[in-house]
Amino acid sequence: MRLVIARCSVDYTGRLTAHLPEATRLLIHKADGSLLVHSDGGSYKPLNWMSPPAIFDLAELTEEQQLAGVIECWTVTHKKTGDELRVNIFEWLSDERFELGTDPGLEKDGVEAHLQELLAAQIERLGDGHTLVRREHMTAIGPVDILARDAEGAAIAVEIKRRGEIDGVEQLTRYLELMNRDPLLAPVRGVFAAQEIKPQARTLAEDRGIRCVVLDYNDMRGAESGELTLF
Amino acid sequence: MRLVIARCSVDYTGRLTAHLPEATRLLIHKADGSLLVHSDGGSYKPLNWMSPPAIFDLAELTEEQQLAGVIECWTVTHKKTGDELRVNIFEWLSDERFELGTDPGLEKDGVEAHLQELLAAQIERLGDGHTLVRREHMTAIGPVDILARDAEGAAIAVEIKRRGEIDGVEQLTRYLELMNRDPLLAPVRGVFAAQEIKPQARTLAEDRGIRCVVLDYNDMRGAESGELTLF
DNA sequence: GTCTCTATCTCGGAC
DNA sequence: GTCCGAGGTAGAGAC
Repeated sequence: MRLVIARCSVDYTGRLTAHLPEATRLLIHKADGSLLVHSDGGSYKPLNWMSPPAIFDLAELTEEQQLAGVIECWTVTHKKTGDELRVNIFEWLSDERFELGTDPGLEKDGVEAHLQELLAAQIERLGDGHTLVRREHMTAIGPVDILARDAEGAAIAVEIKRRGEIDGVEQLTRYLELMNRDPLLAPVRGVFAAQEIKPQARTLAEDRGIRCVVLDYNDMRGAESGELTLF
Repeated sequence: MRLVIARCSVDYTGRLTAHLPEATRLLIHKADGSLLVHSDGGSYKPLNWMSPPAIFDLAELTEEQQLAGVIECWTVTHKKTGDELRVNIFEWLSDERFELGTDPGLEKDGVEAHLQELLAAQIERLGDGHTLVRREHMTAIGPVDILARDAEGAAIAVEIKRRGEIDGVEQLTRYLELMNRDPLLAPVRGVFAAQEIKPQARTLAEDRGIRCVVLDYNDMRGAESGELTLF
């Protein structure tokens, strides 16, 4: 990894064209050829960048560049798409290299998958007498998060989200449409379950006869550990 | 901006919990309090991070941490959500500070807006005799990209995307449903226009009687400059 | 402020 | 490989 602090301007041509005027920035050149251009603010997204795999090269300086005060010009080209990042360096403030080695990577824990797991184990949260048929029930257009049956044995398709928005209702609607064509399954009712359901999503869901269930993640986790201590 | 290269482990607790085992990494601490943890690979997304506004603090080392070899412990806490990033430092390799100043920011050019502009100017690409009514035609649930009329004067609602996926078809479907309730406009037909249309999106669109049109961006730009040189 | 949609999205998983 | 869905999405624009 090479870390450079320099006064520079940057131009990107690829899916779009973009330009960064001359200013002092951090340039991170990674081992895989990628380049990040960061300012001292904003969030984790760089001002501009080139994704790997990319090739780094020094360009010949044109007379025009030299007159403008450019002392070095980098081109970073994406190996597949040909997208190009061009960095004009006007002044060096720092230039260092470090060997970092490969990273063991991030270990994540608990998101939508965990909600699905918890709800499958506590399916009665959908209503008394409900039973789990299976998680990830496969249909022609993809897996339904949970297939269950109510106290009367009628099929229930459950779509689980962390945040319930319109997209999720549309997704469940497509599943329901398909599943209701299956005579072995029909009639299938829909349940939209999420930690939080946006009003617009709730309106759309209820308009389509889909029941909305708000899941309390902490409560469900508590119930889980409670179950564990009971047995 | 403070740049640190250090052997460290990182823990995040917030919307999810995540852990980075001990390894050598780049830590970027920005002026707004945000922190980025980068490895020497991957794309622009850090392994882990804290968004601004955040507060940086040094934590007291527990006996356990000291025994494990931790020589410094950072806590970076989000001011609003309370999300926390905790960095355990095991070894310093570099630690430097730089003054970068504020950045003039990125100037972008040409994406979906440009496609819309071009199609509005070349509306006959939808078919002979087509005429533009207006761009960004307002409906109760949002603006339709383009409203046009065909050779017979029937209304056409156009949804434009760079990449046509299922979401876009759903969006257009909602607009069509609404517009077709307007007796002054109905019947309204839909056109889904994109530089590239995914097979699943095409299938869904055609199933709903929505016509798909693939736009050739370069060709349209060429036509535009051609028009400019003609007059 | 809220909501909505885009993104040079990135990332992971399934097929 | 391609396609699809999730994201601590972030960021911009409209209302």
